[in-house]
Amino acid sequence: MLFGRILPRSFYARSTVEVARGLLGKVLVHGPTAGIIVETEAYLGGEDLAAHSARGLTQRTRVIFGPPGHAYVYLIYGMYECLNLVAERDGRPGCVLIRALQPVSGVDLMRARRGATRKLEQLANGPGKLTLALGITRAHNGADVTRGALVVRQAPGAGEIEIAVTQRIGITRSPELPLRFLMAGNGFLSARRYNEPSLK
DNA sequence: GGTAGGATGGGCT
DNA sequence: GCCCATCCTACCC
Repeated sequence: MLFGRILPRSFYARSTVEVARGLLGKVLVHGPTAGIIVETEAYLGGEDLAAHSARGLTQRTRVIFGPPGHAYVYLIYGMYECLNLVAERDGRPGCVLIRALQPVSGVDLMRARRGATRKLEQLANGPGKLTLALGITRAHNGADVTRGALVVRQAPGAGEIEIAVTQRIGITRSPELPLRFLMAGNGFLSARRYNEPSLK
């Protein structure tokens, strides 16, 4: 399955919120595995204290300040890896955390990577789960997602999507910001408890 | 249905 | 030394 065209760099060279909303319904592809992006979170520059970039440019956050359309992958809690896609123009911080996927290709491989037998809904319904399922690691940090093995593609029959907005999950700083975006009613979301649409 | 606790290591004060 | 943008299991309704 090839899906649609690869999203060009101009897609990412916009405000982080625009990119976070725009990624919903697109297809994240890594080799033979792929899933529809159903949940994202925006991490901004400036007043967003939850963003890794809020502490400034360091070795770790270098990619977030770089050109758009690249992957920022980091280790969380010593065990899991999270995938972000860099937004904003070169020199400005901003990235989008991919939080959940609806598996559409390479499901058997995804199951094998995830270990125990699991329902399709639980294969990639969390930021640490989807990197495991798709085989994405810190080795992809800085990778260009407009070419190569890890890319985001347009979905073939993409129509209008109903987007719900909530607060972000698992953060302690700037928790009030409405920066989590999800496909309303989708069955592959993380943290089901928080999925009541509060805004749009 | 729900939640409490632990695993585990890198980044930054 | 403390803090995490998490996940799973065990255990309790």
